[in-house]
Amino acid sequence: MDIIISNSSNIPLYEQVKEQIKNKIVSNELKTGELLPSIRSLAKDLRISVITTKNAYEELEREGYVETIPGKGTYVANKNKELIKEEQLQKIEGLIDTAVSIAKISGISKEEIREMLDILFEEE
Amino acid sequence: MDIIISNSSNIPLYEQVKEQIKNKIVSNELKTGELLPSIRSLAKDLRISVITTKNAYEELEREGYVETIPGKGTYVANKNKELIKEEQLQKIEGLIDTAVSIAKISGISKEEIREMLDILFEEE
DNA sequence: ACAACTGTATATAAACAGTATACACTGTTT
DNA sequence: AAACAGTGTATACTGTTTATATACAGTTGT
Repeated sequence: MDIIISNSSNIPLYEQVKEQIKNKIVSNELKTGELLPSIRSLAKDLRISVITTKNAYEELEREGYVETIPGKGTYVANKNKELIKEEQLQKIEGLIDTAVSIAKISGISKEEIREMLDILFEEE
Repeated sequence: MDIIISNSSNIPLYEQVKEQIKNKIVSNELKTGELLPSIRSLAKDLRISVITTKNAYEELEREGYVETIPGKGTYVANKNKELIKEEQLQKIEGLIDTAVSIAKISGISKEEIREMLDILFEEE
C-alpha cells in the first residue's frame, strides 16, 4: 500500500494515514470487501507504531469506511456511494467558503480565485 | 472588541482569537498604530485565561502583525500591505488546491466548484 | 509614593499523539 | 489437539500541546 507520511507535518500521523486510505476508498482504488494491510505490516512499512495505524483504522471504522474483524483483518465496508460523494461535496464547500471569506476580507476578487481554480484543475 | 469564540470547536482558543484579530488587521478594521485591548480585559470579556490571550498576542507578534511594549500595551504593527495580500493569496491557493484534489478523487467537476464559488461569493 | 493599569514568568492540570509490550482471537499445519 | 504464525486489542508510559491560576515586574497619572 503506497502511503506517504511526513513526520514534520503538523497533521498527526494517524490522520495522514486515515486520509490517504479514505482517498483510496473514495476513488475506488480500494474496492468494497477488499482486505487492507494488517496494522502490523502497515506500521512496519511506514516505520510507525502499531497503535498509530490502529488509531487510523479505528477512525475509518467509526466513519463507516471499513470494518474490522478481530483476528482476521480490516476490510473496506460497503458504504453508500452517494453518501460519500455528498460528504466530499460538503468538504469542498467548506474549503471554498473559507477561501471566499479570506478573499472578501483582503479585497481579492472572484476572478483571481477563478483563475487559480482553472490553473489547479489543469495541472495536477 | 467583538470576537466570538467557541469552546466546542476543535480549533484552539488562542488560535481562534489570533485569527479573528488578524482578520481585523487585514481588513483594516484595526489600523496601524492602533491599541489592542489589554490581554486582561480581553480575557475577561471572553471569559478565558490571561495566558491564553497572551499566547494569541505572542503569535501575532511573531508573525509581525502587532508589537507589544511591556507595561504599555499591544499595538497594530506597520506591516507591509503587499506582503499581507501575498500571504492571503497563498492561503486561498492552498484551500483551492485541496478542494481540487478532493474533487478529482471523487469525480466532481470543475463546474460544480465554480457554481459553489459563484453562490458563496454573492451570499456572504 | 501610590494606585491602577499594562505585560511577564512560573508552576500545574488535562487532553492529545505516539510508543512498546504483553494479551487474545483466527486459521493453518502438523 | 497442539503448535504456530498471522490477525486485532488493552494497558501503561512518555512527551507535547492547550489552558489555567497566581505571583511578579514595568508604566503612567495622581
